[in-house]
Amino acid sequence: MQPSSDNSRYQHQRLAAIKSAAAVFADKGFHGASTRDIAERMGIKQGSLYYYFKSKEEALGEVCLFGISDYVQRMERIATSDQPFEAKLMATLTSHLSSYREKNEALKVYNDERLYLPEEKRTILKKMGSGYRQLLESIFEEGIRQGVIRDSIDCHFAAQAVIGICNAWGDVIVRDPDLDMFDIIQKCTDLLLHGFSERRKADRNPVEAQPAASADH
Amino acid sequence: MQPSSDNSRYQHQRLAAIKSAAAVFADKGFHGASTRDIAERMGIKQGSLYYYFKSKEEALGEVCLFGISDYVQRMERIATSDQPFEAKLMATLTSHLSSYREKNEALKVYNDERLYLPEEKRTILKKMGSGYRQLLESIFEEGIRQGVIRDSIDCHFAAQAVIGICNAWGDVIVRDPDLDMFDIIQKCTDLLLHGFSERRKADRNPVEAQPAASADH
DNA sequence: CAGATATTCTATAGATCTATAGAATCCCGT
DNA sequence: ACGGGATTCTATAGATCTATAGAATATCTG
Repeated sequence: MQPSSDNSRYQHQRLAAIKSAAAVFADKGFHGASTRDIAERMGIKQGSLYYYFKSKEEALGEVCLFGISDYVQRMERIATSDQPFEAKLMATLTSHLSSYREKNEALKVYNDERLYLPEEKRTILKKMGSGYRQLLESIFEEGIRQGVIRDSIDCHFAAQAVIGICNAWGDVIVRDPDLDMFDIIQKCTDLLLHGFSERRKADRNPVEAQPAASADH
Repeated sequence: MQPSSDNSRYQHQRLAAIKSAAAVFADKGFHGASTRDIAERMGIKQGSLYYYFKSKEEALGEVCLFGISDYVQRMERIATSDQPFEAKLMATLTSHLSSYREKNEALKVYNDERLYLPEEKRTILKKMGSGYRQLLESIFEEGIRQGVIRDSIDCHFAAQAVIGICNAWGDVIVRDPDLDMFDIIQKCTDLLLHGFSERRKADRNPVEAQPAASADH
């Protein structure tokens, strides 16, 4: 029988089960992972897992929820803070990527495996995910109002692009734990703000103010 | 018995099998898809599939190869062409995203499922993938030499970022076929070149050639 | 059309894997 | 130390799924 909901042992073990599931799903994918894999990773037998989950699918749902929840909360804090735009953008990247690095498995699972959940649960997660995107959009809208961001920017596109870049680098970071996350964050911020292109010659090399023979094209 | 290698019927059906496998793997993932699913989609029975593939895994290998091969070839043509940098960048985005849109399944499978292949095959695909990245890097290096790209840009980072953005938008495009691909390509190009931030007042409105008070720091 | 070869089908062995039932063990308060 | 609930274990039913063997059919060649 299941214990009263605040029973600490049960909660503790259930969390361990979620984390084990996250690691195994991240490694082998939902369908490629077996309940035996998950159980073994947390040091119990396959059948015992069903003391904590009604089904393998429920485990996936919990992992996805675990993967995205506090990550959305952090975004709320960033969006409602009163930092300037650039700081918010950088904080977003930092939050997203460090979330990947710390408990990368669950976030990866949310990104890659959530579509195997039944409609109902997927809808809930989708809401959380698009809540995240909207917060990011609002940051960009604010940036436009402040004149920091070009007003020609499509905020929906911008938010989606930021999320895409974070997830892409998240995958890279997960595969290569030696990468310097902060270096990547800085380069991403620079890319998102200024792009790759050289500024006009007049602007170039700010220190030694080149005379500039100008006009190529 | 298998026919002589240029037998057109066999080749034709094998290609159909690869495409069916691509579609099914893209939809359900490698482990979530069954050989019965693949066979049914191409209108044959489960067992008959093994006339074309030694194993389900071989099918995955062929799909991944199919997904990335011509896409690398196209990149070679872009990189060795003599277009200016910006055109090459845009051509890269176009190639990548239209590849996603046209035969999106195989490319998606390459991206998401290739890690389930055995070491050996994965190595071959990895070589093709990093060949692609290196070509992209060389485009950026050339851009720096031409002064179009800031020389502070890390070309490895830049290439990885472009690939990441393309894959992220590729996923979005696949899920929503109504999206205007060309619009996305333009916005991505703009982002990659100029970023989101407002240019300084002096530089703004490029048409009416402002006198330019220059020298920020 | 006949024979040969290519393609597909049916049937199934053998290896999973999920989920459940009931027994065994652990752990806590008294 | 004991009783009872909480946790884990063993064993297994039932439902897959992959890959193979051999029969059946289609297609081509002369």
